[in-house]
Parts: sequence; structure tokens; C-alpha cells
Amino acid sequence: MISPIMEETQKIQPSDAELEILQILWEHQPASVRFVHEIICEQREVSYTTVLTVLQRMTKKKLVERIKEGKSHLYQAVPKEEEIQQNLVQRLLKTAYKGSAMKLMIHALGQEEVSSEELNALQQWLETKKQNPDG
Amino acid sequence: MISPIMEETQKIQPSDAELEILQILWEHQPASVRFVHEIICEQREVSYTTVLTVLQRMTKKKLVERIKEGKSHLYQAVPKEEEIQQNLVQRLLKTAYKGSAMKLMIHALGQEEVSSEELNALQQWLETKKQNPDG
DNA sequence: GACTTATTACTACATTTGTAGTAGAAAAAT
DNA sequence: ATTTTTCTACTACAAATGTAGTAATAAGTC
Repeated sequence: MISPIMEETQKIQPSDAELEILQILWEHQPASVRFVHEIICEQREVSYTTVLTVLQRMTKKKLVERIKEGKSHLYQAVPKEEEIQQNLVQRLLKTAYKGSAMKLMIHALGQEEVSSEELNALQQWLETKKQNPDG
Repeated sequence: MISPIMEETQKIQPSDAELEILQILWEHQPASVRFVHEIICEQREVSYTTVLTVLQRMTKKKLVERIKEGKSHLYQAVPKEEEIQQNLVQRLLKTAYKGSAMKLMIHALGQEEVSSEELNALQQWLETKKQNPDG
């Protein structure tokens, strides 16, 4: 879709499968197809070539980088985890919350059981933010 | 994708175009294709039949309901806005934030300019939450 | 009543996505 | 050296998505 909103938000928007793989890479950089496949298979059944195919597409899109390693390859995430997270929240904020960060937060807090440590951390964060708005 | 995470999160996940339309409906219930089209066109160019087609698919998926109105129809969102929002944050939380609501919130707050009213509102909300964790 | 407009139904089509099979080459095992 | 395993490359395919055209029908307009 090419709405103005989309354009602004036209940053990297990995698909579900891609994000799943990125997550793994962010934790175990660089990794082989085999490795990624095994990790995923701890959660769900999927064929080796499926993972391979997704990784190949991701390479084409520059979502990952390939390092030759003898016959095979090692993969490495290109975007930073934070960057992608930011993109995704921003998008959600605009497309589903009309920009109201508040409501989004309430929802994020509301459904999960947030530990009181997290609540405290957030409170502190808020204090800081109020003092120094450009944090 | 049929990961365990996805299954849990297998609630309604409207596509971009669908969400765009839902947003409009939530604000102006019930609305004609024409109306929806006009609203969208304030933002971006799109053909009337495109909107019609999406609405027809949404009807099939039960994302909207159709009310006959003479020759034409009026459409009404089926899911509640909050419900969809919750689904989307929950999904984001699980797929991109490994469940850390905190980080998600920091990001939500961090990138947009959040008014100090919003910050205050959040602080109050936090107070309440601490007193009465099952809010 | 003939003509123009609005509206729907149906069809189409390119892309993206999730999924996986097959073939061929390289490496490892025996 | 022959067989088995491990990889990659390539191909395929169904479903979803964003997009829009055409035909038919109903409704207003002159």
C-alpha cells in the first residue's frame, strides 16, 4: 500500500518468518542455516529448505549478509534489533493507534503481567524524561 | 506461519488495507463504499473498486457486516477497535520484543513527541496500577 | 423513455509470503 | 573409491494482498 503513512513507515518491515529468523540471528550471530533451522524446530516443525529459502530471500533484500564458510555459509543480520523494533512500534502506533502512544502503552502493560520491577523502571524512566525531555 | 506463538496470536490480524478501512469505519459507522473511498482519497490515490474489493473480502472474512440500503450497502466493523489493537500489540510484543512490555513502551514513548499531559496521565496510571495490580 | 451515473459482482493480475521438493556439487564416512 | 550426507541453487505452488478493469443492473435526470 502506498499511503503517505506507509511511505514514512517504509522502513524495513520484515515478514513473520523473516523476523523469526532475525531474532535468532540477533542472539547468535553469525549462524548457519542448519543452526537457525534447529532453533526454529524447537518451537515448530519446518523443513530445512524452507529456512534456507527464506534466508536466501533475505540475502537478496539485504536483510542479512552471507559469509562464505567453505562449502556453506554463515548468516548475519544487517539491521539492528532496535531499529526493527522501532520501525514496528512506529508503524503500529500510526496505523492502529492514531499516534496515541499512551493507549498503546496501556495495552502493552495491561495484557501482560508486568513485574513491579518493570513498573518501577518505567516510573524512573518517566521521571528522567520529565526532567530531560530529549532523552 | 504456524509457530506456537502465531497460534496463540491467531486472533484477527487485519492487513494494512483492511486496518485502514476499519479505522474509518470505527469513526464513522456504518459507511458506504463511496464514503470510505473518499476518506482514503484524502490521503492517497486509490480506485473506487479497490476499496470495494477490499470491503467485499472483509465481508467474506466477517471483518465487516453489510447492511442493504436500497441498491447499495452500508458497512460496519465487526471487531471492536480495542480488540484489534490488543491483538496487534500482543503480537508485536511476542514476535519482536520477546515479551518485554517495558522496552516496547520506551520505544513507543521515545520516538514520538509525547505531550507532558500524556506523561502525567501515564504516571497516574502507573500509580493506580501499583496500588491495584488487577486494573 | 433514452441517457447518464452509481453501484455491485466478477475477474484478473502482479507481488509477497510460507512452504517444500529436486538436482547437483562438495565433503565426509567407510 | 564408492557411498552417504550436507549444502546450495533453482523451481514450484498455493494463499494472501493490493490494485483495478469490465459488465450488468438499478436509479436518477432530461
